[in-house]
Amino acid sequence: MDEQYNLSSAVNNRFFEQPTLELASSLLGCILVKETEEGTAAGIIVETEAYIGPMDQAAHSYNNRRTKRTEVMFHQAGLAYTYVMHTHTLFNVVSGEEGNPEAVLIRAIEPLEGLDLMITRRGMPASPNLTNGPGKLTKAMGIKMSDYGHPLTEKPLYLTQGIVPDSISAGKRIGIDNSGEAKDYPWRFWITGNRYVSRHQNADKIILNKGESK
DNA sequence: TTCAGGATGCGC
DNA sequence: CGCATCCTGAAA
Repeated sequence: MDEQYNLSSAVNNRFFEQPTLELASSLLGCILVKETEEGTAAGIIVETEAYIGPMDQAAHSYNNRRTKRTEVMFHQAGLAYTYVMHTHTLFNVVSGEEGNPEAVLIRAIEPLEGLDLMITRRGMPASPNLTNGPGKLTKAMGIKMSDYGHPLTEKPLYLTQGIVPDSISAGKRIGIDNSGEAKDYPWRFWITGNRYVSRHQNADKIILNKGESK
């Protein structure tokens, strides 16, 4: 089977061990890959949000709440944290040191490979609508609850090096209006101007790429 | 803009 | 049990 992506270019555990806010912006431009019997789907991460455990009222792990659902957030960085909200599966990358329940929500990707597969899974023609939201991209990629706890350095669900964004924007997170003052933290990151970003908002801050490679 | 869908966790 | 939720698609 000939594959465009493989583990030799996968990101390593060191990458995941960055502080959560840095990881959330570093993940922009990385390639998310899911291999299944139906084929391989891959896309560039273009939007993320950081959730920082104990002090973050918007996080499931607020106040160190440790349940069957949040358990994996307490484990090592680089594992998959999936959960179901209403009818949708959402996908997060566990971050932070072991014992610190932190994670980065992947909110949007730009399709790179397996577009036909994504179209079939989503039941709609090609458009940004395929993957421009956290519940949409998991359906397009075939990410499910069975991926809970999977190490993202290994098949069938993994991350590889991708592009370095020219510009990253930061702003308030989406959909957490009931989370006290945490709702205003600028912990949402997106590739400036990318058309797969889930929704438009003015950036609190724009970070221009300094030119280092990944 | 509003609203239901219907998994999951948590408080009563 | 009842209620809220890191969402989405359809209806109005």
